Amino acid sequence: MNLIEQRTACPVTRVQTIISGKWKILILWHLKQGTQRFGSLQRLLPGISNGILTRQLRELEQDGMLLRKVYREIPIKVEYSLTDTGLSFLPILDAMATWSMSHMSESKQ
Amino acid sequence: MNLIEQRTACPVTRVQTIISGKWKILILWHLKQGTQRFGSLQRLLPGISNGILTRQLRELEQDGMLLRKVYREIPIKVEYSLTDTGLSFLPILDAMATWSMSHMSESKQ
DNA sequence: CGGGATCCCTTGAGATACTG
DNA sequence: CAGTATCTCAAGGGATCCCG
Repeated sequence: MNLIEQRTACPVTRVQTIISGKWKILILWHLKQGTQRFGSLQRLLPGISNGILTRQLRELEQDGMLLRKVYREIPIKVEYSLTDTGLSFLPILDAMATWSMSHMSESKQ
Repeated sequence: MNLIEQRTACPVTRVQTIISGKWKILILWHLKQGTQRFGSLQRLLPGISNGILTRQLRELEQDGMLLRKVYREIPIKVEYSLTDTGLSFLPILDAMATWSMSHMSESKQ
């Protein structure tokens, strides 16, 4: 039991692991509006390739943040939506956005 | 004006840029307790090398999250503390920790 | 349409040795 | 004590092609 937790000992580190990935936060942000299809997500993310988008979605799914629903039609349709866990993370995203806009004056260079 | 913002168009992306880095969130988390010296931070972070710690601290400083104060003594002493911007980010860290602990049941494998 | 597979290439982490 | 400089290495991003 204590061996399992050693990888993710610190709660805050666990979050960092989940959202680490160039597009993940942005993906969650866009799913805030509701269900999105693969193609629509790709259109919302400027310049992401399908391979990368697939990987980030899979990882978010494995971390329990979103749900993948496949419609076996021709052509195929796949919808992504937030799970309850993902939904409960939204306030944090909102807080991030609010915080960020209050500190736009800072610059990295 | 609009050209400047294009790099960090989305507020949430800006946050992602700032906290991207294996140790950054953890560093902020430990500075929550108050001022820390370089060595004490290194001791708080299990297995980080001095080179990495230096780089993450420098980036956080450039992003306006923390303050670096040098005491020109022998031997030298350097103290790190959160800026107002960094302090205002703490509630988000707390929210992350709380959220994380409410969803410990999810696993990545 | 929504991927999977593959390859390349950049980024960043980590180790080690050295310095004011 | 708190770095700097340099190197190596693994991970992750990105492009392209192909497929059910």
